[in-house]
Amino acid sequence: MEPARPEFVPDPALSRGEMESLQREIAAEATFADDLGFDPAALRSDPEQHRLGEDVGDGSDSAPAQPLVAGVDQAFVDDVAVSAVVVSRGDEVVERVHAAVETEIPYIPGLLSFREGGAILAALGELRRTPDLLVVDGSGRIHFREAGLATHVGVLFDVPAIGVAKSLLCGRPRESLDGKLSVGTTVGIEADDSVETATPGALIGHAVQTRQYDSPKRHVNPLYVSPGHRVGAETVPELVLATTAGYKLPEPTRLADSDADEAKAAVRDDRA
DNA sequence: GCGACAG
DNA sequence: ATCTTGTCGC
Repeated sequence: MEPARPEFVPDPALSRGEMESLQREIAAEATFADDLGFDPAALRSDPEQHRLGEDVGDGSDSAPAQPLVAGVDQAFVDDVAVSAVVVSRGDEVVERVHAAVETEIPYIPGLLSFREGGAILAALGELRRTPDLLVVDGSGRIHFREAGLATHVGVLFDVPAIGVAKSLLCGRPRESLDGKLSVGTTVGIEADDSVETATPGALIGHAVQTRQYDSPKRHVNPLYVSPGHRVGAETVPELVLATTAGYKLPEPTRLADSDADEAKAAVRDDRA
């Protein structure tokens, strides 16, 4: 897979101000509305769900083809970033690639793309199939300039993408997230003053409870999900819940996470 | 000046 | 993200 918009390749040599203006351009090119090439319901791996769906219209009773979903995640060994991408169709993994690239800049909140982008670009460049959806670790529209990692990667390759983060970068929950939320609960995240490119109050993402404990003592924190590209904020929660299978993180992310860890160990050995 | 801040 | 043993709870 090659970038559809080479001009948006994240260059870590840019000045901070140049990185920020590139992000504003990317946000302006991003589509924060549904333009997926598939029906979100087709993500459900359970075949029962398909038969309950509406008629495909071709006279057959077959389920719609399941979309190719790619999980993208990174691991680090000193200043080397290892990016892993795992592509699946339903429960079947159809392709896995990874790449290790030296990082050029430190972690700076809001500029993650410029630190991890090189490795991600290298890994996606090895992919021979084009995913229908990219599940990226980190934020998308929930970002100071609405151009988080998921947005940057999605627009760069012009592929639908969503961002899945374990903590909130910016924005404000519309309802309290304190206490114990049950699985399936979603709470809107709206833009606050820190989101400089959005109208305050605009919906930029959601907190989604993908897992919870039964006991009243301990509780699991929600995930913070947002549109990357070609997906509306209202649709992201169902995409995340549909790809989650009993764990807090979506399955695509868990697969990529585990591959990144393996590749990291190999990189560590090569350097030792 | 102070606080907040994905991975 | 990463460094890490034990430990609490299902």
